[in-house]
Amino acid sequence: MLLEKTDIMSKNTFKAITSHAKEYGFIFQSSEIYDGLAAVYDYGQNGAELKNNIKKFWWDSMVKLNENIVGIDSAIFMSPTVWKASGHVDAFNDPMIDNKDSKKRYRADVLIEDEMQKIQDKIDKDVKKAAKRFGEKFDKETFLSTNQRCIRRADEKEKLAKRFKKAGESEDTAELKQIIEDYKIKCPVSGSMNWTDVRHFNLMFGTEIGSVSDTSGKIYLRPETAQGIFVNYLNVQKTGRFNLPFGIAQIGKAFRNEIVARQFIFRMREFEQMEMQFFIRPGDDQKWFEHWKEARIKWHKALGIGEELFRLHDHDKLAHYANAATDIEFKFPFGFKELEGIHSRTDFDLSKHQEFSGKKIQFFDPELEESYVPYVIETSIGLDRMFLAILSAAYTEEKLQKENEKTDSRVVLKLPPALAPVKIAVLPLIKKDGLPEKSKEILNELKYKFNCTFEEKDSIGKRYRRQDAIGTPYCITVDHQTLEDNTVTMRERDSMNQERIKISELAQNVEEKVSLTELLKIAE
RNA sequence: GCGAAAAUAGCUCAGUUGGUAGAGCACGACCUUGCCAAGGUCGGGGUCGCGGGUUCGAGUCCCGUUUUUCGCUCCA
Repeated sequence: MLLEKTDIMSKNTFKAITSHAKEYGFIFQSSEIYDGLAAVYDYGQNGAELKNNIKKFWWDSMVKLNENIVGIDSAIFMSPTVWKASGHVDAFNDPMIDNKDSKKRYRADVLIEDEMQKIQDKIDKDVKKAAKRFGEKFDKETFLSTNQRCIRRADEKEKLAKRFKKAGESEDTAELKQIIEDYKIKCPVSGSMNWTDVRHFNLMFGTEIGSVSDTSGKIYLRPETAQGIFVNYLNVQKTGRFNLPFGIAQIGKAFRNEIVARQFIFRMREFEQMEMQFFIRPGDDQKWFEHWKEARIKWHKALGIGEELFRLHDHDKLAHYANAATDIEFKFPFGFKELEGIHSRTDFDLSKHQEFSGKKIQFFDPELEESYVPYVIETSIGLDRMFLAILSAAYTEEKLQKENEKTDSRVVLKLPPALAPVKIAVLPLIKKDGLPEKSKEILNELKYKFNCTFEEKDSIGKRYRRQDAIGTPYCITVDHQTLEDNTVTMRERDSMNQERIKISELAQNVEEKVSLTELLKIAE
């Protein structure tokens, strides 16, 4: 019997969570028997269930509850031009260089740009000095075209800019390195010129489609799912006959060749996103940005895993496509980190696709009686991160005190019941006297409505603990009394309380507590 | 990618100056018990991450490599 319950969340270490995830069939490392593949993970029997439940919760709250949001499922392979239009080919392909002494890594192009700025600063300094000296008689243009030192410097800068531009266009990494050496660019930290070679880190995975020998067949695995939505904007809007505002939702895999991918499933090379792009009238962006910010926070809080675990982080530095951006951050065991991003993307994406494809991507607004490229508010959540967030919040080590004064402990996943991989465990109290048979009978009724499990091995207490470890909200125990009056005991995971109820009332009783419907109502 | 540390059974770990691979838990069978884990008997499971080298002999020493963790770095 439980007399005392001590929550020891402080022991909630990352390590304990990751090993628990493996031990109980939630997450396995990819290709583990072959030494694994870095930063790639598989979802196990319980992980797949939990992940599917999270997806359903998200999908239903987007697509099912909003008349003007529909879901699609676009391909991972897309035309290579998509990534030129979106800016990924440029932005995802940085030339990097390391200083061997300070161990710092820099973008080679940034170092060179800084050097050009330094030269400009020197010129500006001379101009300022001269202006002070000559007073009102000073003419900047004349000074720049006559002062020998300034002419030399301007010349040098121009030469550097030309070389840099050429090297950048041809992606000539050797030339970039040569520029850094020629201009004696030093590491700002170590002050040394002990540089590695310049290397490109393309964050997009490439592969070939069609004939391998044909170089034009080079394509990329999508680095985000959003573009699949943008390129289908016209298709969906026209076939669905949507008026603005309306949204398109999608759940799918994306791939990024991260240089450093770590922290378990937080940053993976292959990951899954749940994105919704909401198309709106230009000028309404602030209003809808606020709307989705609030809606998304409400969704997270509906899970009841602790409001203090979430916080907002507004971006100061905006990505190339956005005019406003907020992260919903979650307090992971390793600190507050981004879980979901809400971005006001303006008409950047659709305009770019209009430009690159040559197809008119516009909406005729019957109210305004004019055509325009819609603005977009994006909500983008990392499914794997959401999974990790829920797992981290649920993982609890409890210290219990038994009647005989002995202390005891249990590990319990306090998952939101609607998301739990298994809803009901049906357990015969003992493995004889027809109790297993009776249990199977009950199981065969319940299995059409709930994901159930059956266990007859080991003592009943041990089986309860095993179910706690995977977060099963209810354990149904069949005992001798069941055979007489068709009642069972129903044990609740968190409180460990038991009550006796009729088998006939079982389904309805559990349904209320584990159904997604209730969660959706809170989130709406 | 750089630096540091680690890798031995499903899990947690022990393994002496280099000398025949161990424990607890878990797992399987049987017996026993029966509402909050760890009763008894028997049993299965490891080329000590992988590849080289030194040695008569390597889990142990050396080199390389893979994976993980931490720090840096990067991050739409």
